[in-house]
Amino acid sequence: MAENTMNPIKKQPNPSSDHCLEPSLTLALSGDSCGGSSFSIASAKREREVASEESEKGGENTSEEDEDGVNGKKKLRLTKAQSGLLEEAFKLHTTLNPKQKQELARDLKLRPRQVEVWFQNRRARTKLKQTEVDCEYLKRCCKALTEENQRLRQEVQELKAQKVSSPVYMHVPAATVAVCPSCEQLGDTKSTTTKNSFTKKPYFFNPFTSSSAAC
DNA sequence: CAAGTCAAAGCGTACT
DNA sequence: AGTACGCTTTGACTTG
Repeated sequence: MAENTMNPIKKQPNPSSDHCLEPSLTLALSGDSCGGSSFSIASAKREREVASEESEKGGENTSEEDEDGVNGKKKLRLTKAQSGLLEEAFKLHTTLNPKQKQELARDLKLRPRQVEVWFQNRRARTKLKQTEVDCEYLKRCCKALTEENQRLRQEVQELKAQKVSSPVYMHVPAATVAVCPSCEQLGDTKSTTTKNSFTKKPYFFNPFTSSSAAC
């Protein structure tokens, strides 16, 4: 019963395969801090169970007064209940005033400092996750814009080719006529009377709605 | 307080 | 089944 004390999110077993789809919080270490754990799984599990039993019973997770006497160097995991309550509190407000901190700490049987640190970490990791999401979005934007750029260049090439082969005015569908962004008009420079018929609205390209929606 | 970092804890998997 | 290992999560600390 003590196994899932910490994971609200199901982890991906094979992180290498799905990097682009789901932004994950990867705070991997530089060194090999824990790699070849020298402790056996059995003892690790025992520790885990003891720890969670203690805290379920209401034993504090005050890291300093660890019963192992390891001077608080042993890391304590919060119980499901504690994390749940912290999450609830975080949903209500992502920062705490001193009074709220005290109350939460009391309710959770933690030290105020632990609550404070938990909120700091939670804010940081929420932000990191959001950054990853934004990054993915921008990547998709960039890709779509690159494709659109490519397409438009191709179109320009084709129009140029057409102009060379038949330099007379062509009857090109209006939607595909490229309007010069600087002068905002088409070819007919002699005509002064029809100039206003080409007044152009600003061109905005949204890669996720449709392609070129000019005018 | 945010950002960066460390390191313990936990999980999945390949290997014996 | 037991173990080693790689990787992620997360509590705690340091720095600016």
